[in-house]
Parts: sequence; C-alpha cells; structure tokens
Amino acid sequence: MDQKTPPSPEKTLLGTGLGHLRVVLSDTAYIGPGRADLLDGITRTGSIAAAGKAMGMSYKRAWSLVQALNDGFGAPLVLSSRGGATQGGAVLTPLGQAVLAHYRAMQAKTEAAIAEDVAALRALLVR
Amino acid sequence: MDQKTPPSPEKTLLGTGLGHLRVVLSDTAYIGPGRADLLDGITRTGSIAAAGKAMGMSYKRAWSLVQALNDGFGAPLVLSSRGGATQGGAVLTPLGQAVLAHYRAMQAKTEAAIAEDVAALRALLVR
DNA sequence: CATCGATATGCACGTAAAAACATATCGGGG
DNA sequence: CCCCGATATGTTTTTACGTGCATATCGATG
Repeated sequence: MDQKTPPSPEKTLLGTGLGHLRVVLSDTAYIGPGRADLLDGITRTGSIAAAGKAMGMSYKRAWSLVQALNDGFGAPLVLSSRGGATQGGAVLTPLGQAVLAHYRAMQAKTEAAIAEDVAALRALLVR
Repeated sequence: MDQKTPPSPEKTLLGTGLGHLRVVLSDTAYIGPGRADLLDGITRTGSIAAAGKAMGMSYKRAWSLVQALNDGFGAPLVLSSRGGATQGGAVLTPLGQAVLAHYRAMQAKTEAAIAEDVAALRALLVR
C-alpha cells in the first residue's frame, strides 16, 4: 500500500535487525530512534544542519526536532549558537548526553531481551 | 505544537508508563503497539470493525492495517469471512496468535529491561 | 429467496505533516 | 566593517493519510 521510497534510512534498526524503541518519560518528553540519531549526529558534526543532512532531512526538520526535544524535556538537550569564531554550531548539554547514552543503553538491553522472541518469530516466517 | 485530539488513546504505553516497541522481522513484516492492540481487539471481538471502533479508528483504517499485516508477513495473521452463520467476522490464525503473544512477551521483557534507565532519566527531569 | 451483519472497495474531501523556497540574524575575524 | 557559515523563522506548495460516505458482496438461516 506504500511501495514508495522508505523515507527513513532506518539503519538504526535494520542494521541491528531489531526494532524501534520509543521511550516516553512524560507527557511531553520522549526519545526514539530518529531523535537519538539526530542527537548522535549533532555530537559528531557539531551542527544541526550537518546532522540533519546526514540523515537525509531538511535543516528545518532537524531544527524543529531539536526544538521539540528541548522544550519537550523542559530543559535544553542541545545548545546552539550563531556567528562567532566557529560560525555557529550546536552541542549537546550534559542532559542531552545523558539522554542519548541512556537511550543507547536501553536499545542494547532491549535487543538482548527480545532476541529470543525475534528469532522465534523469524523462524515462523521462513516458509 | 500539536495540541489537537490525540488520535490514539495509547493506553498501551501510557498505562504502563513506558515506551512504544516496534519489532521489525523483515523488510515488510513488523509489529508495533497499534497493530498488536488491533490483533488483540480482533481476538476479543471477533470482528475487524468492532476491534477498530474500540480503538477509535475507522473500519477502513482497521481493515487496511489487517491487510498490511497479512501481506507484510507473507501469510495471514487474520482470517476474515463474510456472510454465513456468524454474519461474517475475523479471527487470528495460529501465526497471528503467535505474533501477538510474542509481541506481548517482548513488551514485558523490554519494560523490565529498561526500567532502571527510565527511572534514571525521569530523575533527571525532576527539576 | 429475502434478510442481516460484517467484510470489501471505491472515491471525494479535509487536514496535518513534510518539503521547497525565501530571508533575516548573529558575531568573531580578517 | 564587511564576510561567512550556521542558526532561526516565515511563507507557500506539495504530499501523505485518514475520515466519511456510498455501495457491493458474501452466505447460513429462517
């Protein structure tokens, strides 16, 4: 019903061959694979634009995700700056780093926890 | 940014206070909270329409989800019938039951596996 | 053989999400 | 004091998706 281009590269899950995990911390604060990858990209590139582009999304989308993240959590996960020596950029706050680290940890734990069931289910599909 | 009607009751996660888990079994086969709830509803009600309505979705949506499920997995998870003694209805195939059961199991295991991290993250938000 | 409830489908419409395009702003450094 | 690269924000256009409504079909049973 939707044989178009899978909009999201989704290597996060297809690479590991598992699943998407979205963790809801409150009514407004949650973290999922897309947001985590974006935070990851910002860490690596030091830029919202670069991180977004690396994931194939428009700057605007990346920026609005950062917005949603920051005000969803009530405190900034990402700090951004304009101009100056570095010509602007973005970095994770300690909170942002913590959220990302915990998410990766949860991802790993989840994979381990469900590996058995996943294998069992996949076995059912080998027809 | 979207204070409209939360389209999905989402008790699946908010009830337990955890997260959404989507398990990808192949390029086309995956199961998430919405699909699992729908399968659950079909089991209980014996009807696609009733199950969908119970989740606040249109029959059409429920039906297309079943379609996606059935041809995504390559084999039917749901069998439907028209007319006859029961005036039509739907039931899960053994495969469908297995998928649902495994999903619930994975959900539970995941919750247990990440509970610690979730607590830690929530603690960071108590400002 | 008419009925009834649920499946099965098509099509028009409204709307939310995303892309595309366009600017404006910041601020150290040359 | 102008430049540059990245952030910040607005407007417009397009696309995706789900609803709503209308209709067709099935098939045991009375």
